[in-house]
Amino acid sequence: MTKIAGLDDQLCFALHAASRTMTNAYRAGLPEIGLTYPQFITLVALWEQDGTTVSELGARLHLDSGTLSPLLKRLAGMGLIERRREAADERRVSIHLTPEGRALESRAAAIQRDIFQGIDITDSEAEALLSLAHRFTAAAESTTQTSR
Amino acid sequence: MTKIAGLDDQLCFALHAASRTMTNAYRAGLPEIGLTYPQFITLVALWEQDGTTVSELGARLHLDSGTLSPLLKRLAGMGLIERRREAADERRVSIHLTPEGRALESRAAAIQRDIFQGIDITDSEAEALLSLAHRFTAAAESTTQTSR
DNA sequence: CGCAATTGAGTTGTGCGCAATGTACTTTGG
DNA sequence: CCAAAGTACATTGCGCACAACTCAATTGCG
Repeated sequence: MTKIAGLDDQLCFALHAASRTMTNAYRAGLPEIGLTYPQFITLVALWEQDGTTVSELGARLHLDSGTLSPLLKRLAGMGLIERRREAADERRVSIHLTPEGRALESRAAAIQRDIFQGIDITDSEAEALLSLAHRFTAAAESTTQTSR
Repeated sequence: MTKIAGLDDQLCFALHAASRTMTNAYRAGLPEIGLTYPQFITLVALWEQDGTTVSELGARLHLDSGTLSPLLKRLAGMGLIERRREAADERRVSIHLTPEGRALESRAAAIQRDIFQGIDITDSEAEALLSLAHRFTAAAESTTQTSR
């Protein structure tokens, strides 16, 4: 057989579509606080752990400097974070939340709650999806001989 | 509570990461046939049903003309598809596979098989993930009052 | 010590994704 | 029959994602 399965049977397509639909759902609330989805998720990482370097942040978000540098520049421009060149190793830049950036967490949490309340999915379904998505990511990443 | 859950607990982040990791996995094989992942998935839709209009294709892929127009232009430039202005309604453009585009299906199928063989995930896990991803997409889409 | 290799961040170029807008064509209502 | 409304596609602008590259700082090895 040399045929390819139809669109709906493609796992890759389903993941792609789910991800974009989700980004779309966030687009309903995040603009209120002036954020895009990737900016939001970057702040989530910082709310969890502040003061990390760009590359450390990139490792957690699975993003490289080519994506993060301009994104962080925009967040700094909004006054939500600060970029500090480190004294010990001047190649490194550490990222620090400003008071404004820290203050955004509660508003973002409220927006996120609203978004998920609107989605008709059970807790157990969400949990299963979360753990399977992690499984898939881990499995797919281990095959790709990541060079970074 | 005004805090936001950690990165690993974010369903949204897990979906985002899974989708990008998967795109990355395809990046290992698709360049052989000169395609990006969205171009590949567009061809999958055409292999499934040829001769549709741009908007019909967009509905199936959940993409709008702003994304599809340049993408289709690139595919046409590679000689894989043809764009025909319809006689009956000249606003419409129908998309048709060329023999070269049709011939690509078997090669693409082989590449896809290789990619999935490298991913250590069971059939039942893949099926569960597929169906949950569909569930999520449907649930999240129904809340967003989509105007298109 | 001195210089080559490595590392951390940034820049550039290409393509995707989407909102907003533009343009040509078709349908509808008077 | 013609003007207004609606439709199908294209274009523009912005941000994300990633590869490839540059540059400066640091590390390591002779």
